[in-house]
Amino acid sequence: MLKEERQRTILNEVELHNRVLLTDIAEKLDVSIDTVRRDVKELHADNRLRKVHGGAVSLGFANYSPARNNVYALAEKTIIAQKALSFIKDNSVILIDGGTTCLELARLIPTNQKITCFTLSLPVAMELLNKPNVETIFIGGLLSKDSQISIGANTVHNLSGIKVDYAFIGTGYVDAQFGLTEFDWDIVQTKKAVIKASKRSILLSIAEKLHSQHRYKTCDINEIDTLITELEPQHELLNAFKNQDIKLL
Amino acid sequence: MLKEERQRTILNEVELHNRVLLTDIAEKLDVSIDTVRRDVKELHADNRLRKVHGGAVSLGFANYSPARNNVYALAEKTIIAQKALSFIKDNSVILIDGGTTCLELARLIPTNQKITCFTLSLPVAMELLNKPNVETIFIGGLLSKDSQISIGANTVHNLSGIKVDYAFIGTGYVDAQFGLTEFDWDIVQTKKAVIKASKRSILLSIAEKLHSQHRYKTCDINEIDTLITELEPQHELLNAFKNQDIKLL
DNA sequence: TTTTTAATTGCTGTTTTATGCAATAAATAA
DNA sequence: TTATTTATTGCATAAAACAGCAATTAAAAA
Repeated sequence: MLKEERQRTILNEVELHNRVLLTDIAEKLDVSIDTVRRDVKELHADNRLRKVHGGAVSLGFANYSPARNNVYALAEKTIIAQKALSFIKDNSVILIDGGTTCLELARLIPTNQKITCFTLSLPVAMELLNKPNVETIFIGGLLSKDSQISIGANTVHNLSGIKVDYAFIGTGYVDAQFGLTEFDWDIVQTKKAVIKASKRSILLSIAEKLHSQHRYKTCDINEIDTLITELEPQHELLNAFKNQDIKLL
Repeated sequence: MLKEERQRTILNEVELHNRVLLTDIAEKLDVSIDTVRRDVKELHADNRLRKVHGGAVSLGFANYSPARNNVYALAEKTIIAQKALSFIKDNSVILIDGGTTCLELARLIPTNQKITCFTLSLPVAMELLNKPNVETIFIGGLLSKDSQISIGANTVHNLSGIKVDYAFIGTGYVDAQFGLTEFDWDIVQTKKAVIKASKRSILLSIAEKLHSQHRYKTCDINEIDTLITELEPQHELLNAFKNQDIKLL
């Protein structure tokens, strides 16, 4: 049997069942496990499948990594996400909210970082699946088409049984006096539950959003532990927050 | 024997069987292995076949384009998904499982279809967000990196409170006698819960998967209401299922 | 036609590749 | 933790590829 035939068979099995055991293949093709291992290694190198401990899995579905070429103020958001990373230690349990800034944070989590991460954002969850050492738990519920996060009573209920070390959240609007506000009632309910489900909440927000407000209130500023913007903490745009009970980073 | 003739024979063999061994050809044509090797080398240079260690394969054999939509057997899966659509009526409540076939079903749901759809698959959920008239509820839980679906105790628990009209499910392996089986224990637990959470379960599976089995059992064939493959229901490959308590489509 | 030239083929020895085996290391499960 | 799988590494063997050489055959020229 030619190597090509063997590899074709392996690929076929992988495509068909999404996952195969090296031992199964070896038996089926009647070759040594070493040979199968070497074949799988090659196919992996050629990006035709993904090698995992004990077997191989298909590359799977369209790599759903959301396109970020049209993210508004991406540079600022990357700075923010970078700062936020300093809070994340191995073995910590965190929650990541939806929104492009939070998505950027998820993207920047190092591949060797070993954490447990809750999220209610579909794009964030997709991103986290690429991190081999992140255990991801999705908070289910009704999905909002606009924001691509779980909302509604069920989501709130699911959050009620959780207490994470840090919740990294975004907000539609933030103001030193009026606190965090949103356009959408359902979103507010969800964010309230997120804040309640965490020991400390870290707010990620670009400076442009400071001093803005909307109709429904999520919480007061002092319920947030740390505010991270792309600015230096002593920047004058942050003056209104300096005499508040909130850390700046 | 002329060189021309010999090379024509080699090409014929390759076209016919997709592959040849140099030794076989040498014996068949009664020439030395070196001659065959040189012939194959030429044909390879002329792009008439692909030379590999020990033989040659047809150009179509190993031909894969990385740009190609890399869903295996997409055509078959589309046929299946199309058939499955006939079960979906306005105002019905359904559940869509993970896997590429189910993802295809989600993709094909008409934009004007008004339904409530549960899912535990991240890609399916992403797809459903594009459907303006589909209310999507994600069943949360620990996310499996391989299969991109929720698994684990929490998922099973979340499913326990649901009873949908139809669950469209996939499976790793299916056999008329052994029923639905999987490679992965966690997946089995989840699928069991899915089946229990539905009045009727519709199994979507390409014919290639029929008559295959693996280590952990999800359920017997008769627990499935309808089996949809890309084949006509009376196709002989489905014979083993015809005297079972299951509908074919 | 014969002679010359070029191409083809098979053979030899050498190098490379493929495969399996065994010992050790790493990862996972109990 | 310990026990069990799975990976990795180095090595041995066999098969295959390659290069050069010589014999043969086909083609071209005289």
